[in-house]
Amino acid sequence: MSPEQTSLLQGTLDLLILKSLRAGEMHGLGISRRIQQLTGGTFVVKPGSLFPALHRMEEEGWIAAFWGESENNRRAKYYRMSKAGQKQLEAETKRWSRISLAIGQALEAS
Amino acid sequence: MSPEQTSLLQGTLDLLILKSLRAGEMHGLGISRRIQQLTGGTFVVKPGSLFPALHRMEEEGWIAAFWGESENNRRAKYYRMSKAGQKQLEAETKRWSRISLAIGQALEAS
DNA sequence: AGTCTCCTATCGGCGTTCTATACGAATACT
DNA sequence: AGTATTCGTATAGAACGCCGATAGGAGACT
Repeated sequence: MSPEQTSLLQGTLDLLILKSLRAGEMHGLGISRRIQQLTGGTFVVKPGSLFPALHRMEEEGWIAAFWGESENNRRAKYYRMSKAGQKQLEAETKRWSRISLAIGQALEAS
Repeated sequence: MSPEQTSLLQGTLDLLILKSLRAGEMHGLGISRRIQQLTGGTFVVKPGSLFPALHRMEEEGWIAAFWGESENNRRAKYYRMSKAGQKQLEAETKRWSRISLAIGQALEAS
């Protein structure tokens, strides 16, 4: 029953976070849930992975944070993608395409 | 001019090494060259990454090593995939499919 | 009052890859 | 003959980025 989840590849988390935020601003756990949904349950990002990544990306200038209130009246930190984040998303998407293509073609070989 | 090479994702190296060895036994640098060829120059595995991985995989029992002589009359350590390695290759291939699919579908989403 | 869920946070550890460096041996060069 | 270059293996050290464990505050429900 448990949706056999794979531990994610290093370097993939940022991509998924940015992609999630493209839909609009969101708080941490919301992002986590969205990733799980976007990947059909394959990737489950736990707090210990998520928050360090968010902080790193904020420092990097790809996302901006502000305090707000969640749907459940709880103090929550919301994140919004910046213009630099948009560029980063494009860059990482390209990177993923290249990687995915390369490995795919390696695996298809005789 | 330089064939813009991407640094590889963690967990991908083993897969590429095993895939290379499916074609037959090969020595270290040979594997490195084969990976570069299989991926169309996208991945370049340097010695500092390759040898630790080979040693690890040998310890794991996925590959077996023996000394031989290269095409250029040089002392070279050859590697051959074991039965366990074959199984590992299948497992990692499946893993890759799952990951690739999940991320692909996440990126396609609106 | 106590427990549960929601939400954020950090720390220590771990495995993997990268950079840099090294060294022996065979071939090529002059 | 002496030097340089290529081939092939090897390791140490650092960076990187995810993971498990743990913590704690704050609202909601009983």
